[in-house]
Amino acid sequence: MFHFSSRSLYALRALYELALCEQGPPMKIAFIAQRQKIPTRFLEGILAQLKRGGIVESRRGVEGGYHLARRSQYLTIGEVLRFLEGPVDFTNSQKKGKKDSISGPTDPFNGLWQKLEKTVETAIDEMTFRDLIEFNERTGQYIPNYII
Amino acid sequence: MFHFSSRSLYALRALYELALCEQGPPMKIAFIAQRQKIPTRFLEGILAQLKRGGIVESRRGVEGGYHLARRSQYLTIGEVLRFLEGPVDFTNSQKKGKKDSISGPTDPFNGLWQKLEKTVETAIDEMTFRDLIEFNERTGQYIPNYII
DNA sequence: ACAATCCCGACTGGAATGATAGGAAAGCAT
DNA sequence: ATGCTTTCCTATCATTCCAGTCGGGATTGT
Repeated sequence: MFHFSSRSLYALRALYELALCEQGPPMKIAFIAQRQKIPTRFLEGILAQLKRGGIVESRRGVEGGYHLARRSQYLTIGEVLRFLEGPVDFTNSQKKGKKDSISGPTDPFNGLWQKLEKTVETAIDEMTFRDLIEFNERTGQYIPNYII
Repeated sequence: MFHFSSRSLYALRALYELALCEQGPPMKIAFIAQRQKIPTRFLEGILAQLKRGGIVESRRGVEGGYHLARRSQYLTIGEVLRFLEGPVDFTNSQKKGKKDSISGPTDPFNGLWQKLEKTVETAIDEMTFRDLIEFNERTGQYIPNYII
């Protein structure tokens, strides 16, 4: 229940990688893909999408690559997830057709869904990539191991 | 993001309907389907599944129908959702193949996922169908309109 | 010119989803 | 027993989504 798509999970990890080296030169797709074990061509498409969403920027050519469009303390997990997966919504409203969803205003579960939505949104919106890096540095759960 | 399947939403609403009349005679599929605007044959399958999960019981024949297997104050939303949609899990572990999921123990997002999982689980596990009925009676958001 | 790198759109195989259909089995009345 | 009602089981189907691949085009620095 509640699974994210691989696409979103890959995107978050790629952005984390970019955040780790945000003051360095642009980072190449192939490099990110190798470090995070993401299929290269798949990651290409994901990063292109993130670029269209204004989350990353890129340069082409021999010294090209990707970098964050903003600094990591201003980029939240929630913003990325919302961009990739649409708004938080536990009911079944379809993405395209704005027709009536299964649950309407008289749905007895509306209160519960709204409470859940708010809880989750708060959690993912107050967590920035910088927070994540700091947290993992402190707990040592994730070792960057960068030799540059 | 986080949509439930129609199946689960239908199931919850059907159970809500059963809970509203839990002291009455068994309720027929066709009746529930009509009240909650659920395709009848689809609801058949859903209720059969809920029966196999020990959530409802049934009787066949002319006075047959469904009723809750337990009283509504002992049936939580969480139990139903977990039965239909599997355990709460924000990472991408596949249901069948227990192979390695995309995120491992060194995933920098593990802490966030675990926090979210716990929050959501708590919310859906402490809400029973009786709670729902009482809440909706108080706020008047949902009018049963039963004429029996 | 050339090589590195990002960029774009099409495509595919598999799985999940949202149903629908035929008929079997069970319960009850007569 | 017969027949009616209702649940129960299995199969099928169309559509959509998902993960991943592919070929080739556009940019950039040297």
